[in-house]
Amino acid sequence: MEPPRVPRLKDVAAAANVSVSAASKILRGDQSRFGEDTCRRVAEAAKRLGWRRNLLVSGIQTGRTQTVGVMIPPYDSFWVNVLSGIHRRLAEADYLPITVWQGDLDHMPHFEADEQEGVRQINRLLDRRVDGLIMWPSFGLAYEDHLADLHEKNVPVVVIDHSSDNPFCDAVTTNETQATKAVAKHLLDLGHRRIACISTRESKSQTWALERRDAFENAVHQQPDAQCMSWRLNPIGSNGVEVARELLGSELRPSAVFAVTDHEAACVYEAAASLGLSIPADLSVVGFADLDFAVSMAPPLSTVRQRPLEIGAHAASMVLDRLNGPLAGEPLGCAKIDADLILRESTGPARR
Amino acid sequence: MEPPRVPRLKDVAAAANVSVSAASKILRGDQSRFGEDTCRRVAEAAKRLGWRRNLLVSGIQTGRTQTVGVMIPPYDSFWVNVLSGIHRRLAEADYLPITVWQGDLDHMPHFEADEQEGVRQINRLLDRRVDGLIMWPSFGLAYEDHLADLHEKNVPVVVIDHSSDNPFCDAVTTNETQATKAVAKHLLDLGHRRIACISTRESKSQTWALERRDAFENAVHQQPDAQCMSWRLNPIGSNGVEVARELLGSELRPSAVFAVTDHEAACVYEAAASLGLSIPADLSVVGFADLDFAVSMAPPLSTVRQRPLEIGAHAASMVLDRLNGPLAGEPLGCAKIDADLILRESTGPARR
DNA sequence: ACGGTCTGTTCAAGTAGTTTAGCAAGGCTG
DNA sequence: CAGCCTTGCTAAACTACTTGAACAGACCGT
Repeated sequence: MEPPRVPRLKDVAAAANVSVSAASKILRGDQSRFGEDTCRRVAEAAKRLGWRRNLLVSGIQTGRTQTVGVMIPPYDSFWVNVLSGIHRRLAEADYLPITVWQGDLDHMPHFEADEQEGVRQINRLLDRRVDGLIMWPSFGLAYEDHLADLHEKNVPVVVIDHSSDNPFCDAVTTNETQATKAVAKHLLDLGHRRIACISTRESKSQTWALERRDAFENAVHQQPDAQCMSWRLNPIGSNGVEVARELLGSELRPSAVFAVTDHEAACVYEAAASLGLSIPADLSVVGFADLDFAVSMAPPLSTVRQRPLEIGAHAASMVLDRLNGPLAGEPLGCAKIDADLILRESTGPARR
Repeated sequence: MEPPRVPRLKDVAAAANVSVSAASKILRGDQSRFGEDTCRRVAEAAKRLGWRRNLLVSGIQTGRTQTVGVMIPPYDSFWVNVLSGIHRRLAEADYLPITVWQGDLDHMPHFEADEQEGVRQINRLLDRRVDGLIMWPSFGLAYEDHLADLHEKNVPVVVIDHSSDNPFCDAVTTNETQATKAVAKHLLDLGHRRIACISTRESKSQTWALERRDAFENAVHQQPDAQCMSWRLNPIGSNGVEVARELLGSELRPSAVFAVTDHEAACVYEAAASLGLSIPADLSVVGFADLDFAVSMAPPLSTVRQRPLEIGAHAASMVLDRLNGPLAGEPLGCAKIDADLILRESTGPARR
């Protein structure tokens, strides 16, 4: 019925009474070769008609869409904040993230189980010619071979929270070493010498658990007269409380426990309660993650808070830098973002 | 250095030894004019080279990018789940949402304050030629005039959780009437006859508050011998506890309170505690929203849980339907999604 | 031998814009 | 007054792909 609703460049050119190519150049900012009056006329016509450059066209011409694919599920507030960081940083550069999600706040997706769906997701992004990709660890693992593909197609990929030795993508993770060192220092400063670390099952998608335990053990051993015992959750079943009870009931009961996650810390709380141990008088506990429930535990849990906004922002910066300039030819790397030890009421001086 | 990393259609055509236009037609599924063998050859070549149609090109040709702009901040778990619903529904139709965020889990953005930034956001989406738009209420309010623009450009817009009388967009909201009716029925069934409703300040960006209170009053008045008193928070300051204490200390103290939001319910809890009233023995309380803290209140709060996933999915369906088919010429509308009353321990039978 | 069908080709134009090369008019210099 | 440069602009080719028209060779039946 009506003529095209969205104004085209040629409409602007016609309105300003110049050729299309002149209008194109002027609107790109190449004013040098044109008269002042012409430039004004074109700019005004564009504004009056509400013309906007079609980025799809720029996309097919330059091969850049100013767009980054993001594959991160909104699993918990940590990841939501990572997304916020990504959005913020990309917006500054006038880029836009395109997110694919699966699952929701209650259900973590398992792409290992449904590889087809994951490939479909990646392709939805690639079909729109995203300039780069940011992924969460599970993807990074499940699609290692696809990553090689992307690398070859010159699409930079950044994986968050999973340092891999895979040579096809950059990574950004929490600085586990710095964070656990801070935990160890805090406990040692309080006088604790018999310290335990309770870890998860350390499956291969939880490289951070291993890393945390390792770094923590090392940090404790810096102190000559301190000892560190490590326990892991059962490989099958989730009976964290059982493991914690075993730990606390052992001959040489530790006076402090570092839990690799707040979840495990909660198990320690429960085990301590069932054994009549009071926190922090008999036992100091430190968690990791500062999950929602950490503040409202009794007593409030001292824990490590990561910096999801910063992590997201850094991941975004990495793909932008690979894309234009700074990191162009550089070897792939892994950025470590510091975390903060939040002291609450679950730690106290060691009894002597 | 090397030839283009991403395979072009002409590469596929060359590999299969056919013309570009033949390859194009065959890969679009127009097999009628071609031999079985040729079709197989082309399909195989495309697969081998990893060719994928460039959606940017389809976008400029058809005017459809299979993409929907979403302007919703990750303010709390409700909105995150709305986003999940949108993602899910769009993915089914092979569409992708492009989200613009501002603020994060802790900081709600105020676009009323910074209109420039909001316009920039909309333009970032429009420049990428999104087929439709889904917005949260604040946007809908702040940019009413821009909505007219979009309407004229034939870009369908759906606003969530804000029923407006503005004639340029569809809306989907929680069915406040059904939900509050359920609350009223529950309280009346328990024998309560003197019931209060405590609302927010009912600013103009909180149309839902007004709607809830209205619908609730109506529902209570269905019962001839029941009375309903309504209180609102102070227009300035946020002293909800004060208001609640006034309410509970009044001559004719209600035996049940419906709070328009869990936040107000929390105020009622605090006021009740300070007056020595026990819940639910002396006072029944029902909230609205089922915010994170509702379960862990003492006693656990009975509240209304909305269906964010369904709301998101429905919003997505609406833009898809406007785009292709079902809703094409239809008048704009407002879909109401039912909510569920979650009974916990904050309500009990009325004393007689 | 002739028309018809099947299978494929090439050509051209379209999408919305960018970019390179080049042309014409005018002023300035030698 | 020719030669040259600058200014101001345009034509045409390019991006990746779609679509329609026209056409050509092989094979079929009559």
